[in-house]
Amino acid sequence: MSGGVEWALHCCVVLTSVEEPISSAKLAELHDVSSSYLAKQLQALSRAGLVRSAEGKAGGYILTREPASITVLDVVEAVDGPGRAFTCTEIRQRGPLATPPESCTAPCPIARVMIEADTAWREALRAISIADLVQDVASTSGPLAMGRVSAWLTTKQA
Amino acid sequence: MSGGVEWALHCCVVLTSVEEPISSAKLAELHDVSSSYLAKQLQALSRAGLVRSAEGKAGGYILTREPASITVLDVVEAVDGPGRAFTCTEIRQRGPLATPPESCTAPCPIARVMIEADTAWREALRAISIADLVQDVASTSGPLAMGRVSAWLTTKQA
DNA sequence: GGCAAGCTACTCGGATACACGGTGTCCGAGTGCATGGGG
DNA sequence: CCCCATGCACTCGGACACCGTGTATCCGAGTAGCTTGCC
Repeated sequence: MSGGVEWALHCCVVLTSVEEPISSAKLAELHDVSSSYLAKQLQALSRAGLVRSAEGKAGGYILTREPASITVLDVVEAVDGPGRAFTCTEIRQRGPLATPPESCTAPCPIARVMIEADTAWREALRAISIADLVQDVASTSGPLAMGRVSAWLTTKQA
Repeated sequence: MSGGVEWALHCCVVLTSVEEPISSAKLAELHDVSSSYLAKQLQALSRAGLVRSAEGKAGGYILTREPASITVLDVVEAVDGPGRAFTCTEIRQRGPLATPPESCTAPCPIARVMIEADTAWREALRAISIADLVQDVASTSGPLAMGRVSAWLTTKQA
């Protein structure tokens, strides 16, 4: 899976601590990653409607929804695309013993297992929201960690 | 994920119907796929110990274990490698507000969610065995489907 | 007829090109804010 | 003092190269089985 997903998730978490737009440059400096490439991930989030972009001098990105209503799956699908990891090529319909198409109304057992596993994976990601991540961060890194991030984002004038 | 996984799984299913070695060329013709590339996947299965290769004139591949003791996850890991889909790059330890390494004993919440989802995915694949797939095929394509495959593999002298 | 040596043909296995998607970067179009002048 | 036109600096957005992994292929090493000659 794409590595930019991790960046996008971290950005969503820190964006919960502020209410004003934050530019991609600031987010990149905070995470020490490529500003240009991070911009691409943020664009993907913008296209998916998870964040709203504000242009102009004091522009940047803001979360459009409540953190509790944004799931990790939303971010993953926005960045990596909604496509499934496994795609059935219908091997059973090929070769000398091909199964006739009229008998292939249901997906083949192999595809069924893969779809089932993919669904389990997605459900695990859907069960966690950005708000849950923020709470975990507070529990792990101390309650004031998010406050420090917020202060840095709002004061630092890069 | 690699597309060769689908081929490998189909091969494992059809290999349950015979007890003599089947060459990669026959398996490729049966599925109408590239013989050379399929050979690579079978080599991966051989390295993982799921199948045993027999060289010589009447050589080929045989399953080493009972179909019920081979899980779909075994095949997936053999072909795609045991690596996880998501790799945490420890972003929290970078940038101006980096978390000190001594505070990073536990994985960060984001990585935790990803690992959890990955585990759920793996458990779903581990729950299904090749024998289960064979039974599903019998239920779907009729009880004699596997017999026809077995007959084709043993009679056809390509 | 039985047996052994040699040969053949077929197999696996790894080493070798090609292609596509992810990775990383850059520059142009657009917009809100700050400034300076006028009323 | 208030308002408006102007300029500017900063922003996003998409278009452009680079690299690694997956995809596809080929040829060489090795072996089991068949053939043939001999005892």
